[in-house]
Amino acid sequence: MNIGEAASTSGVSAKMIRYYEETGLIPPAGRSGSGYRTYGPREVQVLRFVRRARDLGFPMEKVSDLLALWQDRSRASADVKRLAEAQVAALGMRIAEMQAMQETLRHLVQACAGDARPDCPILTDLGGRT
Amino acid sequence: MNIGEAASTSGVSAKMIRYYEETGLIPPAGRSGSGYRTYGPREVQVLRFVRRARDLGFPMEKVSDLLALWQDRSRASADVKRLAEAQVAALGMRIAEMQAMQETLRHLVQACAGDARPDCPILTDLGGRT
DNA sequence: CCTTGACCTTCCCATTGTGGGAACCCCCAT
DNA sequence: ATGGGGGTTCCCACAATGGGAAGGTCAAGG
Repeated sequence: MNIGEAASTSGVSAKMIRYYEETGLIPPAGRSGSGYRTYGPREVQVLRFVRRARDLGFPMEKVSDLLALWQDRSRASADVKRLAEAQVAALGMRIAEMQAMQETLRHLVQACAGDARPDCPILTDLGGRT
Repeated sequence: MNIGEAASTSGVSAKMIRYYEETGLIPPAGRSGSGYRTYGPREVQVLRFVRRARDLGFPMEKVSDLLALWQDRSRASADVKRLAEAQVAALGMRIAEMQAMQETLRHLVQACAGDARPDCPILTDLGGRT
């Protein structure tokens, strides 16, 4: 199949497929006589794998590691688990950062009258009398 | 003062100050005879404002809006509050997305033995038996 | 007076992934 | 043969930030 079909059945855009190939995340696809990239079920499955890993927030570099493990029949599940745990932790840190921002903002919002008057603790705080 | 001092007292890097100026977030700084950007306490305060808004996760475009409101003595606090609430909501959405990823990953991690054997539900799931 | 080192200037490049679009080629059905 | 819907490459853009090169400037000390 051509790239369009591979894209729609894998959920990865044609643009991204080419990019993944270019950056070496996936191996170069085969080419038809006229230069079209060709894909089989195997390649589509790889694309789907990448898609899901990305959906779980893994950065491309880690996706690459996961992909290598996936294709290594003699891998140790411990290695996979370690990557996944690291990602859980990475997400946790980002979540915590954003929650801290949100908390701060919530306090400020709560302190703001939100009426037609100009007085606003939010701006006062941002203005910083520090 | 020059840009270096403005940077260190505001917490915004010199690089970013120039960038903010270039993109119009802040007005062009004055220049000394030899072309150096010059800053006063007023400008530093603006930079600090930007810094804090960014620290709360506001994208530059919203920072620009906040900055305009900050400098508008006749603003309504309701407008500021609305921006802040939108940011709380935006953060909430991103947090929720990441929590969903984290939750999924946690389940997978839990199901993975993490030993020397190759069997791993994490990879099986990513591989997609869909 | 001149050198040295710290500072400033602009300009370009890279990042992380993703999308948009131009210019051009190809294949199939009508 | 022609038209439309593929495909190909290449360049541009985003949000924000950092790195670094090549060159101008300023102040201090010899």
